[in-house]
Amino acid sequence: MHPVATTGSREMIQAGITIGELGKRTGVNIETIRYYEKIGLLTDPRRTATGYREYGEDHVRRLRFIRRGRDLGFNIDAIRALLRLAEHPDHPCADADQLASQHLAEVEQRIADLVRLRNGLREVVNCQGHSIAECRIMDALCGDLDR
Amino acid sequence: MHPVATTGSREMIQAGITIGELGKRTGVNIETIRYYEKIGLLTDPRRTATGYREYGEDHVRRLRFIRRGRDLGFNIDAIRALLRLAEHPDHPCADADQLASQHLAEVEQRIADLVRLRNGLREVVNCQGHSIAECRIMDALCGDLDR
DNA sequence: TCCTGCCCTCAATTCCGCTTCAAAGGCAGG
DNA sequence: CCTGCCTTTGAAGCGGAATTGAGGGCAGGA
Repeated sequence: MHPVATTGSREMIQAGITIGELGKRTGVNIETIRYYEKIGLLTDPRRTATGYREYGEDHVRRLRFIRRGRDLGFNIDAIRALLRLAEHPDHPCADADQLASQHLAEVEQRIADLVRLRNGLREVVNCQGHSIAECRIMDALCGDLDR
Repeated sequence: MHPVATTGSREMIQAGITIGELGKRTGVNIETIRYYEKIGLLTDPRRTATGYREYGEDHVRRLRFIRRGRDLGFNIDAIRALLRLAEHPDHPCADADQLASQHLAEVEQRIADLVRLRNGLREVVNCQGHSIAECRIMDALCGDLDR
């Protein structure tokens, strides 16, 4: 046992972080943390003699990773995949790039579609007095096969 | 009633489209079509003598509209409202204008959110690193994930 | 006639990503 | 010791949008 931590070591034995503290540090709800543990997204932490979860800096990092991924719109499975990638730093990053690129493409497509819809709505809103026979909302939303 | 269709008229009486065909044409699951009917999103179609649903081109258009709306992330209620707008392209004033403005604001907000998301992802993709260890995606997600 | 592949209704169930609940026990300050 | 907030568990609930299952009926071709 190391009563005093070696600076920078991942083996540092430090005062365990409680779940509440972890939540505050990462901005993740306590219940969500327990949920992530249950679904195996977060590794099970050590426990104190009385059963309290004790987290370390590695958990803080992992949970921040998860949270950022969620913020970027990745679903749980995608985050699992990204975490697996992150666990193999020697592995080429093409896979990670592929995952993110695909997600980016989806987001860009969605933006393009929404911009079309927005334009249609703007025309409806800016009613200049004459009717819009070919409704742009329809154009934007019916979008035959073009995309 | 028009026994013979006028070209281009949406009043065309044509051989009814079956639900399966409608599903194929719109990319919407048969069960989902029946569900949309149940919740009043899709008007009830005529029926054959034996109770089969018979759809026309107007249903195809409406269902495509719904589908695109769902793809864009609108919930059922929003789509209901958009359908009402689309049904009165010649009457954009007063109530419709209010509804359209509201949707416009929502759509603009959604676009803004997605653009931020996109920018986040753009910073991350096309990583030139050779391994996960040097990968920008991972940098973005974990900062310093070492396990 | 039979077979295959549609179609019908209606209720129950799934999915995702949490969130809430209930009942119990722990810990620190005063 | 009391108070009050912390933590524990498993299970249930939620919202929205479907999807599935059971138990049939219909169409049309070989």
